[in-house]
Amino acid sequence: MEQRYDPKKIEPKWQKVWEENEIFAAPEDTSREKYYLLEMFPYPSGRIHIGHVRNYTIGDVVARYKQMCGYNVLHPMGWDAFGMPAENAAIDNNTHPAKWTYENIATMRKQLKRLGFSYDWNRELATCDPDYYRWEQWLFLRMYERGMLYRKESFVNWCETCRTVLANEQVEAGCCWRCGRQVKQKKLWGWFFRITDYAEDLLEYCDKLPGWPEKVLTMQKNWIGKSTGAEIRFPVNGTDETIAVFTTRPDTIYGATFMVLAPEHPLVQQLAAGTGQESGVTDFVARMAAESRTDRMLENREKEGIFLDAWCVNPVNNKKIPIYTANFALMEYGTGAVMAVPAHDQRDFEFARKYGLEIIPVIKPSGEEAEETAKEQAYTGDGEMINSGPFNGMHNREAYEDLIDWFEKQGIGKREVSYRLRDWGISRQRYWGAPVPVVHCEKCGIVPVNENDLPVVLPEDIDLLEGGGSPLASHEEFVKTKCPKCSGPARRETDTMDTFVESSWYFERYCSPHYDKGMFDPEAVDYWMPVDQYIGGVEHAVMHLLYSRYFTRVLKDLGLVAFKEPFTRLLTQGMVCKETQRCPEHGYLYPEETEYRDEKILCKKCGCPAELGRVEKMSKSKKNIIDPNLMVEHYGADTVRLFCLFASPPERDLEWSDQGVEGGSRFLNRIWRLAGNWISALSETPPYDGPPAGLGGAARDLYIKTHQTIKKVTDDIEEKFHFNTAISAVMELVNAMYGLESQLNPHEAEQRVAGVMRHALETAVLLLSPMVPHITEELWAALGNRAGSLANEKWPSYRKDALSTDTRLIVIQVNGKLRGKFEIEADADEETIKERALSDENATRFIAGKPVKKVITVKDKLVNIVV
RNA sequence: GCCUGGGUGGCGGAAUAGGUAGACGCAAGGGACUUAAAAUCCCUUGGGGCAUAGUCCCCGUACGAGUUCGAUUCUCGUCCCAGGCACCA
Repeated sequence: MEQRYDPKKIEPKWQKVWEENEIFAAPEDTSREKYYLLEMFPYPSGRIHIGHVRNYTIGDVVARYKQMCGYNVLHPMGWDAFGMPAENAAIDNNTHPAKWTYENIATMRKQLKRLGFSYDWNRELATCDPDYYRWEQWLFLRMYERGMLYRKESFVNWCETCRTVLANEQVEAGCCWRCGRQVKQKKLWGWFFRITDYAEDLLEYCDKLPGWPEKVLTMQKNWIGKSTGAEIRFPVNGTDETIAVFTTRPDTIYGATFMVLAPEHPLVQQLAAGTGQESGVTDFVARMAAESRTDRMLENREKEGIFLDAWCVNPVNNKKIPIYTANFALMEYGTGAVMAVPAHDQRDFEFARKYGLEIIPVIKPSGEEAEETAKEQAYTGDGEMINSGPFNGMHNREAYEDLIDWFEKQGIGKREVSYRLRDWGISRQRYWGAPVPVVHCEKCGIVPVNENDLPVVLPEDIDLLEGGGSPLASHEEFVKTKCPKCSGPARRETDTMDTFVESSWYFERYCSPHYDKGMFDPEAVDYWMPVDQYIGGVEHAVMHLLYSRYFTRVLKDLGLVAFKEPFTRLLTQGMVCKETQRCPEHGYLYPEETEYRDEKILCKKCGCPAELGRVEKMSKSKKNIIDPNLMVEHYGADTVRLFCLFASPPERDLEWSDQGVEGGSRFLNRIWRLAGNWISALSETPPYDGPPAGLGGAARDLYIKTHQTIKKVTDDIEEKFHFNTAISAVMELVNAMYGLESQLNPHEAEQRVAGVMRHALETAVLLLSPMVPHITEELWAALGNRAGSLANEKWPSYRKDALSTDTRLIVIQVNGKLRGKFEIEADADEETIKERALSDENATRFIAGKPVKKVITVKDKLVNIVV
């Protein structure tokens, strides 16, 4: 064994051993229990960043741990390889998206290997590979046949920078999730997946995923946004038309004093036609259409509308009420029409005030006069029904049910549920994505491509357009085709699919990545799926995770898989953060742009003292990034991994600290030296693993500490993935070994003691091996253990009889305050312990002759004397 | 505004079926080794108090109440921070 710990030497060595011996290959061995561990695959942006390192280190520890526990572990890695950055980079650097992507993949693969992750590289996949996306196109065709998707023209979210459409989930606070540009509304034809058909099921199962963080489930529930209520039809005066509204408050219907239609509602123009309001309405609608959706949804947006010069009838009291169109009604939600009850809805209230419309309270809070209700603002609470004909005097909750029953009997309405979730628009007007496999025929219309003609391959000989936009439309060879139905001339669809489509089923593809008869081998999927543990960033809480749950349901309904939920357990890891440095003149500074002098951090450019900013998520714009590759270069992969695990528990944010990394490195060196001191003395010694009864003194203490550590580390990993406390425990064990060493020279240790030491050392190595796999392999081998890999060793187990010492530390309290402590034999009876506590010198001072009211004893822990 | 988390030393973080608050690490200080430095090893380290310097006392887990023999942990109220949603009828 080398004197010095040199990760540069040992890390590549063991990486080679793992690769050559296929230590992490995952065969479909159905006789063994499987464990599918998955981390969210990366977009091949060019370099691995620290967030990846953290994510994949957490996953790697679990994968290696489960493998040591005897599971057949599937731990794959691949590339979410379609997407716009490739196109933009290709334009900037005058290269091809494919070339750029594959080069990035090569770089990043190398970086991942350098970190020693336990992937089964035979299963690597890239979603831009035609062998991958052909099955996505195949699925598209199956969904098309079943009516699970459709094409429509609608207002869609458009990002001018990316020059493409975005799904609702991809709009964050009115801006593009990728580039941050404000999203506009644009009328466009596009393809949609009917995810709303699954809204109820997706929602229901949120309560059946105990392995998911509550936070993520809540976000999904909110996103789906279920509301229950009623749909009610209002006849329009003087026509045969009716206006259907959705309301969550049918109990307030007697207070409906006007009707509001969304500007895009088909009846708006129709009803205003030929009235004095026609031109005003047309102008209003045009103005609303020109406004972006985000402008329209701005906070506290002034409510605005216009009367259509048309009336409808409130079916409960036959009252004539005016019809308006207004900016706060949304065509996409419910029916696009609102029955306005200004007394009990704040928006309606504001609108009514502005336009001088009638406000009739129909629910009165108890203890308030009817005249007082809804005077200053809408009253949205419960109470007694008033002004509501036969329902007067009832509680509104009761009337709610009775009213809907009455609507149903009269045939004017029914119970109805509405969701916030919209269908998933998957059309993208970009090049670097999977082509939608249909053609447009002049005679036959939309015709799906024949299954045998798949894949519809993305042509590589294209000229990318400056500023984006799809070059496919002008690629004659691609576009010009024959109709699969009539063989007449036809044009290919040039939309490509949202890249979230690829990531909605890649975990199933991993089960049989080279299968060429379908999306996946049913047997392989049957064995491996669902994913037992999924790990990734919380930023995908609604997008990727919701789409994947939806896709799995589609696959199930097509008879391709037998389960609904793809991920049994989910861990969302926190962000990696670092403090920022800022110069008043030069803005944010990289660490290398500052120098440390006279206990101050100074800007190198101007010499001004830099302000230490707050700790924020690492990003280029804040200049608080660190490059994991430089860190690995300097300290080795094991140190970087150790720090990522030790600095905080996985679900919390991690604050990067250069000194903390240094500390990690110091700990690894400490073990290395300890092993070095003992290795020759232990060469002939087998580890002691008998009962603790045969041991005494320091050896006995160390032996018990060892078993306690095994239990602690196992529980920490098993229950919560709290690697930080697991590492702490091993550090304590290492400190204990140093403690023993300070008492005796390794070469003079008697056989029994040396055996205990060997056991402790080997245990520390085994327990750390999933976290820092290289140094532990090297130490394991140096200790003379059999060849192979630690990954195939058994995870250590603890002896119950070696978990506790023979004495207990008992705490003495008087009136709940700590007044003393003493050690006593573990088998001492309660009376003895009580007596000992009551006679304690310090405790007696506080009892001070007062009568003892009560003595509470907690076994093995404390005695509390109440006076 | 609504919904989730979360507020513990100089710092990252431990400890909650209620039972010694501050494990482990970082930083800081002291000592050993060295001609010297680095590295290493050992010790101290929440704040305050003391004519008894201790197995001592008081205070302390955002703030204020409450339950309890005993609360960082449970209940109620308040403040602050982070994330998500937000004219969804």
